[in-house]
Amino acid sequence: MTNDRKSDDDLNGKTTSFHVAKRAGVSASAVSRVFSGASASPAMHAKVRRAAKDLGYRPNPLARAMVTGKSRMIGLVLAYLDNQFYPLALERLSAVLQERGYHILVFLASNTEDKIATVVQELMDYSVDGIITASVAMSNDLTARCAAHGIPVVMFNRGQDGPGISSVTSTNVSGGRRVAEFLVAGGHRRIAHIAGWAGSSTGRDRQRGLIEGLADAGLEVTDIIDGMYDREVAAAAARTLMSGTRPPDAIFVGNDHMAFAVLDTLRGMGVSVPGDVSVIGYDDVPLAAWPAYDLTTVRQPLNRMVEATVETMLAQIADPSRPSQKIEIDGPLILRSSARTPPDP
Amino acid sequence: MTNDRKSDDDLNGKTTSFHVAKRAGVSASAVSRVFSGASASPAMHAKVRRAAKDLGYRPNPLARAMVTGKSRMIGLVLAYLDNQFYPLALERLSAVLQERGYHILVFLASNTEDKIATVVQELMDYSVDGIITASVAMSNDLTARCAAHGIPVVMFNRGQDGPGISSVTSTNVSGGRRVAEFLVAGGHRRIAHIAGWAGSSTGRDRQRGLIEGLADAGLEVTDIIDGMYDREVAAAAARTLMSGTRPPDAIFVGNDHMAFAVLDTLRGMGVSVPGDVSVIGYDDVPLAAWPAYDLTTVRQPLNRMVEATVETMLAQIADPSRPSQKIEIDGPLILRSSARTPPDP
DNA sequence: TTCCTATTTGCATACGTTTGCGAAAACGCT
DNA sequence: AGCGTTTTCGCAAACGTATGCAAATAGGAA
Repeated sequence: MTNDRKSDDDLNGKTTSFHVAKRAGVSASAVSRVFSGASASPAMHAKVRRAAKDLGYRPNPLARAMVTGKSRMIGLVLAYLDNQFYPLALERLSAVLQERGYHILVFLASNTEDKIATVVQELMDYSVDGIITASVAMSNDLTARCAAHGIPVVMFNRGQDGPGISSVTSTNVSGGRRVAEFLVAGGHRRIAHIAGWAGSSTGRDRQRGLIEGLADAGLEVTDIIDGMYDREVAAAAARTLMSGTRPPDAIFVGNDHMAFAVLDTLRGMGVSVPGDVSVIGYDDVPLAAWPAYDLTTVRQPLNRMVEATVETMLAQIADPSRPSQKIEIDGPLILRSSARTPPDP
Repeated sequence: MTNDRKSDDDLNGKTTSFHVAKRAGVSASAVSRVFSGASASPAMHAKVRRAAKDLGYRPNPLARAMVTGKSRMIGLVLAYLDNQFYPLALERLSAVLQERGYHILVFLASNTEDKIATVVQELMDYSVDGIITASVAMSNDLTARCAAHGIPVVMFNRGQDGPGISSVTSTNVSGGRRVAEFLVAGGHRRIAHIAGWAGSSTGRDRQRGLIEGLADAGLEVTDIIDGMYDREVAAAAARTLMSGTRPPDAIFVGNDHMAFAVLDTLRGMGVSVPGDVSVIGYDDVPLAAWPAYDLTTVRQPLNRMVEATVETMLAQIADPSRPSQKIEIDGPLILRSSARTPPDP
């Protein structure tokens, strides 16, 4: 046995397929074939794997990417991470992609058109096999460019009107409806909305659902303020709402992250929740379940959303001619103590 | 002008240096030199840049990496993201590295030795230029392997005893001391500690600082329980502490993430904070400043830590012979309402 | 002008794989 | 044993860039 010695000639740690080829007494193509899963005789397999193990050989993914055009990297672009929902999404995405043999090239980009364009361009430079965007909008020009390069894009937690781009969201409009019905059933009559950013499909859909749901009950939203998915903006909105002449008896907030700010603000003003006003959020991030907030909220089924995202991504990579699809996943309303509950029927 | 037409011959979007070379009437080496910053005449620069712009050419980083050995990618391995500190760190790291022209390949890996080894190996396969680990420990064998491949490693928010590996942390032991002094000055006498995971240098250092600081005042920690950086474990620890025969009048918690759980638990038990017991955390994540918690805590200066991390990383990439360094950055104690404040002198 | 030096540029090769093609070998069948 | 068919495997050419080397050109001093 000589394989306890580090190797015969591995200067500076780089072992190529040629080294293992020479050692196994075969050609470099042979070792390529056994490592890329192409056909090779059992004997060949044995020889090559043996030599490779002895030398500590691992194929170079970059070189592989050069010739195959597939890098096994997925570009992930995120707008922000202060909303707990996104770190968790990243965590899940990473886990799922990793077990499928993909790696993540991550970019944070503020949600402006040119920033996004720059970032996407850089991702294409690295010839990623696909791009997942979380909560960022893409211009049609940009999606077209990706399509031209044959790079599939799927948007996570954001929809897009144009065709040719896949998206995975929760059922935001029916979620909004559900909130409306729940609040109405709870006896609320003056229902206000601190909306998610109007530039986001998610925000618009939730708002639409709320409006439609209230309309079905013959009600109208008393106030709508765009909270921009921002803590400070949402807090200011809450103050504005509560200092009006006829404050609301319920506030539906566009996501949990803003809802926490609203709760903090209301408590600071001495208004009782849910005594004076009920508060409902959207997402059901872990923080919503912590006793300090105990927020009633619509759950976005993160795991299933992530799995759907990865599934469509990989399907589209495998078959580029596959049409894009918009997937919506349903999530329940989670009852906690921040909103008055309807009496049992 | 013909450059409004997409190009003469760019089938499927891939434009190589040959294409722009041909159009500019020069050699491919020339366009390489222009784009890699090597010397070239002004005339050459003009011709090449013009042709490149017309064709929408961008150099292929993977091909470039193949020959130069530098991929301009940094591997980032994280243990978890539920502690708000790490998403923020990721956000800053991404921003700083991006503006230096680096891209990050991110891995989430539970903090077990073999997981980490796998992940690091995969990073080396992609020939990243360096690896940043946040809150994960690396075996000496592993760091040795990185060194053998000439890949610098810097640990973020975690130290390592062995030589040859850089780390950036805050001044954890003096942070622990500061907490001790503050609590003692505030008249606390029975001080307990829910420690960070004993397997982490950060946790051990903070604990040591606390113990030393109390010793200087002639006191001893009444209880030490390892909170494992976990919410549930910390909550259980808090319950245990408070249901003893002589409960503490102050608890120093190993990080904010656990401190929130402790606060939730104490409130649930009806104990008054800071009336009955003071609580102090570590990190000063944004959540600590939210009214729902308003936690007194030691700030870890995230921005400066990130900058130091990137600085050492890039320095080590530029000069591989550079010795590793352990950097500690000081952070203040942030006074809020979760701990009794000493009377003004 | 002439000679020497400094700069510019093209040619060829290298980086570590994959893959089409053809030769050789193995196999199945009569 | 002989023939046709399949499988195995090596050779060589890609993939898109960087770079040492040599040829060509430009620039300067006498």
